[in-house]
Amino acid sequence: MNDVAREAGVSLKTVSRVVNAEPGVREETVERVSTAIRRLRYRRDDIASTLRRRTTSASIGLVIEDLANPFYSLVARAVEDAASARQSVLITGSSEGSADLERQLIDTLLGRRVDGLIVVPEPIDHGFLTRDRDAGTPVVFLDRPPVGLDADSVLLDNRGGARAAVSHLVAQGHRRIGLVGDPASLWTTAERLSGYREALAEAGIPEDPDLVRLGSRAVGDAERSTEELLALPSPPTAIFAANNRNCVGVLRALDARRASVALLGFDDFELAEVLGVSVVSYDPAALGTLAARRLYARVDGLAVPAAQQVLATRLIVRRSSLVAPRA
Amino acid sequence: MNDVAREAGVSLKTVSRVVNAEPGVREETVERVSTAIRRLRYRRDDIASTLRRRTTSASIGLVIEDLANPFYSLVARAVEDAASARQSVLITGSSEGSADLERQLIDTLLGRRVDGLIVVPEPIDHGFLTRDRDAGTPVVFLDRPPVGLDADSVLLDNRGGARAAVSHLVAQGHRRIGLVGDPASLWTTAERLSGYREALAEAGIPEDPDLVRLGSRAVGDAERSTEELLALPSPPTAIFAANNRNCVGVLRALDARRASVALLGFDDFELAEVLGVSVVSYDPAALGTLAARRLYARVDGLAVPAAQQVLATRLIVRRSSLVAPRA
DNA sequence: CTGTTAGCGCCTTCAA
DNA sequence: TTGAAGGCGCTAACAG
Repeated sequence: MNDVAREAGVSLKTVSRVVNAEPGVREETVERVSTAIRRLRYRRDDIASTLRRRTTSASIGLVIEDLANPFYSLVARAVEDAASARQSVLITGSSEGSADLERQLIDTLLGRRVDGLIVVPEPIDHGFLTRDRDAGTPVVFLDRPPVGLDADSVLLDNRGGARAAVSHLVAQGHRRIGLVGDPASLWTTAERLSGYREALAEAGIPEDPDLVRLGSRAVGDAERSTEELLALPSPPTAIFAANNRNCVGVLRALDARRASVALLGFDDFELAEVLGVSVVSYDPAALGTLAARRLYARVDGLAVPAAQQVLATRLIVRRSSLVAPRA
Repeated sequence: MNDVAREAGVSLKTVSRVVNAEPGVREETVERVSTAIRRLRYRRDDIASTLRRRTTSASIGLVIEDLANPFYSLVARAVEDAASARQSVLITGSSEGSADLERQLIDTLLGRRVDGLIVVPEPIDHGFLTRDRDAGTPVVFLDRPPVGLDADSVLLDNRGGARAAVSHLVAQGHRRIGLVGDPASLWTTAERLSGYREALAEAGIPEDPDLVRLGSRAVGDAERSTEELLALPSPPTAIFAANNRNCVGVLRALDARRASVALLGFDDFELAEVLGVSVVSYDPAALGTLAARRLYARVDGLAVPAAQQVLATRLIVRRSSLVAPRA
């Protein structure tokens, strides 16, 4: 910037004004400075700029479980777009479902002065964020509500979606409906389990604990759980996969066994239509977009109380859930 | 940091030493400072740190086409892991296949002083990076080689993979083999087209231009191209989909028409096994890992000439390519 | 082993 | 409309 000032024969401050498009610089001077900037191929140092300003770093942070999971990459892309629209960048971090890693990531991001944070929280107390939040770094929780912190969140109607799904299976005549899902410690899993139970209760079907297989941490786990279900003395005639990872696992297991079992998954996915898999659908990108919108509203000073936004889901019936219960 | 220094009764510099785990501080002093840090919940300001150091910002940039595309999200996750292992963060940007956006993203990242850049380049001259590269910001190109810049790249054996794929289809008796792919301006597409042609030439099959449908920019485009192929007076009996997006499009079209056409896709995908889709396979994460490894080697001062690393592919034959040619 | 001084590149504040 | 001085929070370079 010094070089530019010298080249244009003006002061440092004038260059700064031009670079930031501040008003109050004569047209002719702007020209001269712009020319110098172009000639010298000058580019503002955002690090120095951020240090001085204290207000914005033109970056936001996103902490998710795994960027390679299509659900999260869709969310990340939506958040990236929102950031980009504000001339700002997105820093992502995958927590791998580890609370420690998550804290560490958040700490790193805060140390980089991100303007705000979108977090898919692990089931721990997030009170440690209070101070930074109060100091002006907004936090919006995505997919799961925060614990120990009063903050905005953008969630799905997990319970309603699961309930609709299982009710649909019941309507097809199924009475032994399996559930394959993540650890019950996750809020989403717990909610979807509740929906499953509500649907069963409504139909007067007693719950069989053998049919509920939670605890998946990877696709392979869901595959194994499904095999266990199929090996049961009286196996389920339908399976509800509580999310996209579990659905893939169930699909693999059913395919490998050529098992004729009805299937319904939570989370739509690209090839679900081709595969004919019925799903509880919603738009993952919308979650990201809503979270980012809320975050930026806070960045801009919105001071209303923290709120939950709940996104509705939609049951999409395809072939897989129309498999009739076997005698 | 000032507060910590006061609290611990030492100088600023000593706190800095402790924070950065520099040697040459008495154990007892470290203790005292650490305690003060914890009590005050102090966290180093990475922005200020980066400004002063000039050497590292503990961040790298990744410019890809679309973070929501599973191929890229797998790459991004691998790069993120590599960054994380170096206590550093990843800033991603999606160029959407726009050269302008790509330049803008690169500029933004450079302005943030990233330690290095991994770029999936649009087909334009990247000479504009020369200066920054020479000034010490390494750049590694991924998936496509650079033009106008002598820099490292990590690529796939696109031609060999495509050739093996098409040869396999030929071996099944197919002589009318369609190709559905991205715009020919992309290096990967051009290479895969070359492989397709080599395989045909080798089999003495003249190329029918009607069967080559390039130019897809989205899944829907590939779907339409496939429909056009199927509507041809003498349609192909097999289709080679030149990447994952195109493969999804072809799958959709074939499914909708219940067309019995052999299919083979470049890029493996999660449900390919369940769907029985034959593919040219490789590990997208390996691309990211190799690129990141090379980038960090450069960050660490590696001064050998720029090189290309080419990853091999592997043909995985499943059901879809074993469909016999129709009379 | 510890501290002092200077300055990274920019923007805020204030003055001209 | 422009400029000069000061300082953001930290670390390099040099003392002690």
